[in-house]
Amino acid sequence: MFAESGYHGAAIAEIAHRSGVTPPVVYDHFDSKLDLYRRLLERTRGELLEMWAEYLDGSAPASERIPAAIDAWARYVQSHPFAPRMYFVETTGLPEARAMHEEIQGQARLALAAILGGEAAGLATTGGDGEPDPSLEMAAEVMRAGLTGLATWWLGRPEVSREQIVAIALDVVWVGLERVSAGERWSPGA
Amino acid sequence: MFAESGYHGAAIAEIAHRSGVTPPVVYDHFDSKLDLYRRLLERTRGELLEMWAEYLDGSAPASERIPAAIDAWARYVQSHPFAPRMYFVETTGLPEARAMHEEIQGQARLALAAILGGEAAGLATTGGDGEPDPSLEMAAEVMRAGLTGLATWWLGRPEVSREQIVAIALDVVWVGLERVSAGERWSPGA
DNA sequence: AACTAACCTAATTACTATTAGGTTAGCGGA
DNA sequence: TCCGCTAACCTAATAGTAATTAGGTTAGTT
Repeated sequence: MFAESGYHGAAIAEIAHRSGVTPPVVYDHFDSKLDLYRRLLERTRGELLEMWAEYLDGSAPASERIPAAIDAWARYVQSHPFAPRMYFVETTGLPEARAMHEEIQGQARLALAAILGGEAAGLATTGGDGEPDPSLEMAAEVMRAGLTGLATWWLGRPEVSREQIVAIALDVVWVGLERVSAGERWSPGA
Repeated sequence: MFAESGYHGAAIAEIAHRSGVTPPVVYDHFDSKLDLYRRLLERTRGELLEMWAEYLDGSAPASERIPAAIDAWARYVQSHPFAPRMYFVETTGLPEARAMHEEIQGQARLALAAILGGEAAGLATTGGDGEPDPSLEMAAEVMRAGLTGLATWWLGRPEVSREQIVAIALDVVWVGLERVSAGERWSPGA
């Protein structure tokens, strides 16, 4: 319901109704609407991290690990169609909810930047453990937002196969990698 | 304020206050909050269309027109920092507001798909005037969402120059073109 | 028999869009 | 000069919505 209608649009009364109970029961289980929202986000985050853990630091070469990770992501989206909207997109609820989303999006961006930086043979990384190179971060953000948009678009076109989605998504990642590898030309100070 | 706080988060009382008036004055000028919202969206749409008209159907080659259009887009974002959030992103307000955004995003996606299809020497287009090829549409959606994400990210990093943003954005467009036609790249430095 | 989990109906509270009704100031015409 | 007319503004309701809580019932469990 949060994915369908946004934070404000999802009313406790209707959440309770669709669960077959009344509002006070919701409050027997959650401190507040925001608490419910936070727990849903955290559950999703946990599932995604658990799912990706095996792909992201395995010993297989990137040419196998990355397609496997993308495919796992597409499977997750397929089996959790609310996730792209609620987990990846929403940024307009309460200030607290927005802060959670900005944190999540930032984590995703940094993870992608680390992957790009690591896979790109060490090019264009500055600090090592701190802030990534801005151009890496920009490339990562384009990837993140692009993949999120693709997943959201997919919701409205369920007839599109997962293979097609994965193919496009992989192109985004490959070209991103290629771009970073070739990319000193737009590094700051160059 | 809609960009800052979302549709629900922007209260008429505060909108009026920041304008130096009281709520009834807002209703002297707009039928409702939704009407105000719609007019803001339509103004932005008009400005963008007017701005792009000269680039999109000119006679210059794509290698000049597309960078010029992207640069114009970046200038618009720079001078209207609220635009990426309110115009391109928000999807969680009232159902009517969501419908407006979905329409706008759909128009942008179709426009990008048409550009990709047209510039890609006619490859992969099916109908001509109706629905584009799904793979074209997917590539367009990745571009649209990626550019939107990049613009939104830029809001938090105003120290990044427009040139850097344009360079990345151009590569994104190149990704789409590459994907569709494997055409020759015209990114800077090539 | 005490305890707890799960559930209910019926307030309560707070917020916020919207409107009612009225005041003031400028302005064109009789 | 005086008279409507209108634009822009105000204070003070109104009204609907929605989160949250008060207080209590029932059924199972130790």
